[in-house]
Amino acid sequence: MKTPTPTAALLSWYDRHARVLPWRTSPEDRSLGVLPDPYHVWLSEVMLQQTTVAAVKDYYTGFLALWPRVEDLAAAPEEDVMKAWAGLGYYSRARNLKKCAETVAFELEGRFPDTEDGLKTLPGVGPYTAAAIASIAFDRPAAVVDGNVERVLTRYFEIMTPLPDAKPEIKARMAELTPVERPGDFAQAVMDLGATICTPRNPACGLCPWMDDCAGRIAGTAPSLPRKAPKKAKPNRAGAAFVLVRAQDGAVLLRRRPPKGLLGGMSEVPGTIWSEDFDGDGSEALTQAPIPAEWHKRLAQVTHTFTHFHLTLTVYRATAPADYQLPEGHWWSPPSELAGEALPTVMRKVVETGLT
DNA sequence: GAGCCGTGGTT
DNA sequence: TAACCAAGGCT
Repeated sequence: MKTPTPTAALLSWYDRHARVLPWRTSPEDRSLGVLPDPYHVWLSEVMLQQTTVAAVKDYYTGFLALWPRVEDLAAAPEEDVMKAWAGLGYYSRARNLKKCAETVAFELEGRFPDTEDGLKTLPGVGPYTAAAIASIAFDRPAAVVDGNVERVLTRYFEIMTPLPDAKPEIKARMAELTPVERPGDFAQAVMDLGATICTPRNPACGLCPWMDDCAGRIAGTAPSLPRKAPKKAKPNRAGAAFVLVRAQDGAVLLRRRPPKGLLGGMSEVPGTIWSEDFDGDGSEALTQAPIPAEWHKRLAQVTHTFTHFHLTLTVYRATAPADYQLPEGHWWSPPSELAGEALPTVMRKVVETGLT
């Protein structure tokens, strides 16, 4: 019996071990010619950018329940999209998701481009996502390279060049391995292998369909790959947040953040700047409160870590005076609506602390 | 090219 | 517990 190619061996493994995921068409169904809806593939791939499968699942089903077709998403108010995305992080993805849906629905007659180049022109669709959609939704032999593929291939070929310099070589290797038949299954197979066997630490090499030929396993370097440039330390920033409560119904004062940048377009309670040299716990913070009132400092501070800094917020609470004038761009969110607001996680912590 | 951009789970 | 990490894209 002839030794199967690495590609064939992995596809055979995938036929037996493919993960069952809400947005995935099983290898059995794909073998019968059933391809997934490009809208579903696109939605899942955008949500999965730098985000775990476990975190994505409920958001994915929730979005499809709210907006079953790309035309529905295109017609939705952006505010509703931000509310539905709240908690998932990287909020520019949600803004680009809406833009992309509009492009597809209003300029492309509801059909996603079926080539990498065409897909890459869409907002929020970069090299990875374009290749993933082309491969998974249209079975085009695109070289799909994500973090899993980088890890699996640097180990299999023992690529010692650190990332991101190794990316061109990884892309070339993936292109060589990707078959004309079943390219979508192959891309998902490498990613499943990386997620379940060839994990960052303690890879289960004994269970790997590529163990016989893996240069990293043979050399013993696999667990240390891929090599990466060291990351910079995160600085600490501090600030204060003000939870203003309306007496009659316990509603909380909210406002919208600027449309771009950190937490762009999301909602928040009023607060100070977040800075490395700011004492959110000191009396200076109160000078930036939305109104001069009897602000009560909460004992527990809120800590939160963003991509590039640690944040510590001191939370103050006050009851709004009866004649309080609602500032421009602010609104009252009663308890029944608070859960549905476009509040990022850090702000949910703040509100929780403020109301406790 | 390198910095910006969230969150939650794992080690 | 602090660090690391996840189906990256944009500027």
